[in-house]
Amino acid sequence: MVQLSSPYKSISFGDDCLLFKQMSKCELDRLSKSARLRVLTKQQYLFTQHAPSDRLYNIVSGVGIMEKVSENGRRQIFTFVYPGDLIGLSNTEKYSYGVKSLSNLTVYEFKRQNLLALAEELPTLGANLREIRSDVTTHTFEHVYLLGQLKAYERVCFMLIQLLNRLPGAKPDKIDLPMTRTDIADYLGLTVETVSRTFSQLKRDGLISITSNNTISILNLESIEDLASTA
Amino acid sequence: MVQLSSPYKSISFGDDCLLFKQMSKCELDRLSKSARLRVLTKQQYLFTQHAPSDRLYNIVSGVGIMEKVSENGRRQIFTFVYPGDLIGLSNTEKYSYGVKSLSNLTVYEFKRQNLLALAEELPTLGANLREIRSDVTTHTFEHVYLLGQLKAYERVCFMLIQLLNRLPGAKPDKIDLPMTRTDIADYLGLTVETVSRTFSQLKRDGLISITSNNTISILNLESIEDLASTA
DNA sequence: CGGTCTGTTGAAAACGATCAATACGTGTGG
DNA sequence: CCACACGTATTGATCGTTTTCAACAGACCG
Repeated sequence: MVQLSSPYKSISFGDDCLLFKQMSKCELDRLSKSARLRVLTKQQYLFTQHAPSDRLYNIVSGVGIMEKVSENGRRQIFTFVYPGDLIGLSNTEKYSYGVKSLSNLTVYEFKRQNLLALAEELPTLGANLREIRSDVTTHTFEHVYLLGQLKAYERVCFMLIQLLNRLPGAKPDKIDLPMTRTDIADYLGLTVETVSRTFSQLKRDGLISITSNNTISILNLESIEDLASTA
Repeated sequence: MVQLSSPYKSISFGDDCLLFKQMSKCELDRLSKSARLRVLTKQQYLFTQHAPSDRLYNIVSGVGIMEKVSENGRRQIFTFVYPGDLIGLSNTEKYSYGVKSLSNLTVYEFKRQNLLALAEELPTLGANLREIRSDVTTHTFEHVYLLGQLKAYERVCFMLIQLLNRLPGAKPDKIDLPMTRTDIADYLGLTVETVSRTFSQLKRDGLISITSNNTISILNLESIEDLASTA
């Protein structure tokens, strides 16, 4: 663990944060100088759709969603954002999506130009950025495959596996969902009702159990994985 | 126009090619030294899914598809690739998709490490690469929205507008489709039958006309745009 | 001329969406 | 502490869109 000092507060990062991976104390120090810590409570926008996009955010803790809402009210969630994720790499004029917190959310905020300039100087940072971009692309392609090819129940299973891999603290026997059924639906391109029914069906089939509304356990991981498979 | 010499052949690029935009003759010369020209005929793979991914391709001419085929035979087309597009930026070990030509296809092939190294030295190239990545992300998010939120007929209209914007030579009164109905279906997350029926319906409604199987004219651009709108 | 590939059309089935009612959970104020 | 209200989740019934299955038409090629 390395201590990172920011103008606002001190925070520690492990090597699990892709942005800071393998960076020396000295490099981290330079990085932290151009960072600013922002703290959000539930259901606040980090930034909204169409806002000028000159910032870049690194999630420190908490969970959020990246969403697009169209004029006619349809909403698509592009991704859930978790600690370590980097937001705002696209260098467009305006964000084509908004990012909202689902829980308390802590992020490092950078001016994009600053971070990109720094990436030119610090090779490790540059490499990490490429790595992250690559991961985002891979993840988005998986999402495209899910939306284009999978049935409702396959999508739900896929999401469970994804939560297992990405949601901090999630284990097969206890997944605490930070998102609502509507969020899940808008991520999977389904309706709330279909998501709810699918959960009920998986419960009836003995593959999962739902203790509280927001707590799911996977009883038969192998079956869920099979249903979720995109290989 | 600038003449680019390669070990194999000489080709000219305009500023419309994002990768070469705004680069000096000298820079272009260095670039071309690490490029190799590859020429494919119809229905050939530039590379297949799971092939080791150490190359990067810049489309010179022709059209192709980037596709993923799963073990159970479902196919999703991630994108159609057009002149100027860059393929293989993700730095994964293996390609998670294959790229196949639909027409004759000419590409510049780079070793990824070479091009990335060069991008460190040539700031314009680095900026162009970031620009391209950004465009790809934007485009992929649009695709996610399409698959998650749009009805079949909206998807088809969206694709027509996209062809208009991206397919070289496409004009509202004459779009020559290089892809089959099945390709369109697999891109839009629909079946061939649904795509065919949707075309027929748009024809009946007087919005398009189909002269030959592969030639479509848009008769009422405004309506098509309205139906395709994702704003 | 027959064969294959691609596209279209029809009928039926299935899946997911929509509409509507009900249950559950949490927090507030009486 | 209970009653109530509000937001969220579940369930049921019905509807509509898209898929599936099947037949056929047209283009291209040997």
